[in-house]
Amino acid sequence: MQSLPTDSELEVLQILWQNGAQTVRFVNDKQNKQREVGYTTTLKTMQIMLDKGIISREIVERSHIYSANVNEKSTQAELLKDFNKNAFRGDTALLVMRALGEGNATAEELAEIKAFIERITQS
Amino acid sequence: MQSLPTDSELEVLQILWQNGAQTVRFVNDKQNKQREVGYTTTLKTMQIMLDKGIISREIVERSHIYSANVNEKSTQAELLKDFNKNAFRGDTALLVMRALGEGNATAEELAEIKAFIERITQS
DNA sequence: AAAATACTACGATAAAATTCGTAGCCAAAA
DNA sequence: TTTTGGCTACGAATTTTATCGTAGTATTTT
Repeated sequence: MQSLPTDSELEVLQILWQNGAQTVRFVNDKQNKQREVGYTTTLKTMQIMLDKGIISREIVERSHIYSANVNEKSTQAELLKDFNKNAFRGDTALLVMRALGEGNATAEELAEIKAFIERITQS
Repeated sequence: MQSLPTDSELEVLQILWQNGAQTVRFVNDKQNKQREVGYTTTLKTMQIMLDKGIISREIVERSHIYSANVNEKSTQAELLKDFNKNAFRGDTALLVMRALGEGNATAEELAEIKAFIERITQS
């Protein structure tokens, strides 16, 4: 059974999803563009993820390269399902309207989503 | 500064939002319809929430009645913003499409959301 | 070969969240 | 008035998450 990633783990996953397999150093550097994080902090998090099987690693030219074992789309879908249950009692339509309301989305985004709805209601 | 409720706290808030001001006993009973939770567990959570100012209480006929100090809509909006940042790198349109895709929404919900988008793009 | 450099491993600590046991209080029942 | 039932207060233990210090190992440089 695969449990959901924690926030720190998700931060690492985002970086791996965006940049492909990378070293701890690379991930840590990326994180430090947003906030200060010690190298060993990132390392430890990634070792825990390795333990859990969320990521795997391979040694290339004496350096450890880590890659995500979980897919971005399905992970997001699971996180979303969980969040929807906790915060919106499972009411997807309410969640979506909250997400789009109060100027949270640009006109382009709204148009994109409308097109998306039209597309999936066709079939 | 009001911080976001934890998962346990959110569970309590949901019950108060749905049912109005209630006793610890009431909240605990509701929780036990979903999963087993000790009475003192619920009590402790609610006392912490009281400390934090998330809820407040009033003594009526010798029993303690707790009510939510935070509004459902704005709390959901804050939770959503945070979640969107962590799980979707702030990409609201992506979040919404994930929420609606893969048969997560019924035809009625999709229609409702489409109408909602049309409504807010008017003004 | 010694020193410097650049990693990873491991263990410890800290902080936050979750859970519950025990004790105490008060009012109603016996 | 003693007992019982139902509730709250308080403190503690546990678990989970997050963070980092120190030590070890290997490679490159001198």
